Amino acid sequence: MSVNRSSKTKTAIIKSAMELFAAHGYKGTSVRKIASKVGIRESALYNHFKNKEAIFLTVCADIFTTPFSKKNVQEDAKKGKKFLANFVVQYKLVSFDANKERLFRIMMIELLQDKTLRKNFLNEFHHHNIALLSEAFFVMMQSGLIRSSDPMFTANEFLAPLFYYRLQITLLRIDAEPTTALSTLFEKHVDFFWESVAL
Amino acid sequence: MSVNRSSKTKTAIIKSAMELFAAHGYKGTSVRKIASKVGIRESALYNHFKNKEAIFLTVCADIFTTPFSKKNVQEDAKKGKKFLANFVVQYKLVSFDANKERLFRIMMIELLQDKTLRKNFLNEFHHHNIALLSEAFFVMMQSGLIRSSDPMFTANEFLAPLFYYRLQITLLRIDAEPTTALSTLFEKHVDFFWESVAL
DNA sequence: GTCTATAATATGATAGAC
DNA sequence: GTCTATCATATTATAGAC
Repeated sequence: MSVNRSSKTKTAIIKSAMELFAAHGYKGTSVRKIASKVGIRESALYNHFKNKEAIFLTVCADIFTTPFSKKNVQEDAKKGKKFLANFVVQYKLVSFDANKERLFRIMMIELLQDKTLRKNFLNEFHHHNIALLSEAFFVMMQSGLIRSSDPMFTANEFLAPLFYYRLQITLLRIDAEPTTALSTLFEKHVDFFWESVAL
Repeated sequence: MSVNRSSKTKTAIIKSAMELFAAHGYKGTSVRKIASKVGIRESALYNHFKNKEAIFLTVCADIFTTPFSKKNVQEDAKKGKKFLANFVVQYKLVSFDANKERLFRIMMIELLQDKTLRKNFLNEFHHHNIALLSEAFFVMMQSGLIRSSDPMFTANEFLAPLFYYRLQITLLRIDAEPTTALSTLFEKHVDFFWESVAL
């Protein structure tokens, strides 16, 4: 129902555009090339989108959608290491999801060129996760699960390696190189981190 | 001596080009804009560089120059935490160096679009540091300074936050926002990390 | 070494027939 | 909704005068 005949082309445009933006960035992707990849003429493309930027914004719509919700953090955090392991499982799934990976690539390319994207990255991507993890670590400290320290700093130290590993996975996958060695780093990170903070 | 009248313009071109590439990437920077920023015409620019790519490559020449040498690692690593603190001081200096920052921005923009840059990043930027740190951690384990584990994994866990903090500093500085809060993370990272690995 | 002039091509976007 | 045709502009790059 949501994809009728009229929006079929629109969906195809979004798909092709996303691949091109992920590979060559916004400036490196021309409307011509998008249309060509879809199999239509540029002019036909303008029946579905006002302009190039509108295509880009539609492609990027879900770029900061996150599986990490603050719901039940107060309760879940009491599980300690289990909570962290679960967080990392989600993070890993996102890292290896083909669609999320394309959006991640676009984000990384445009992050340093687009102020709005940069603001959203810091808010939705970084601060959101830091706030969630800070709250969790605070609970763990109060519950005597981990040694007391600055919860926000602890959150940073926990999150940073995940991002770095994700970036490396992304880089390797662009060139279709194996990522098996990196795959295990996520679980090892939880073990290593827990050993260093647990009481 | 190294900057005579003839290479003065060339130096100005490199400087202007670096700023533009750092702000708008390779595709977002036109030869016109570089020339305009220098104060000459595009055609004059071609007296100093064969083409746009040659300008870019010259700008990027020192992009992977690193202050971290493997020299004396075997000896220095025996200092334990002091070695790590010193490594981080160097890393922090690089992170806040204006010129290095511009090159870092260019690197991050092009990393996902340029295969050669990607390869060099993984080799010169990542593997180089991981190899150096792995060697150091191996020595520390042998010397009984830290608990035994996989030295390469330990190196990853130590390096990853530094990169993440550097990226954030870079993002904030683009918008001229304060980085004082981030500045202290480097030292706190050393303390936190050492506490978690020390015997 | 810089300028003006110019060329060839690519790009974002629109008008109007079908 | 797609096509052909067209446009204005931007782009990389070269030729030749000074």
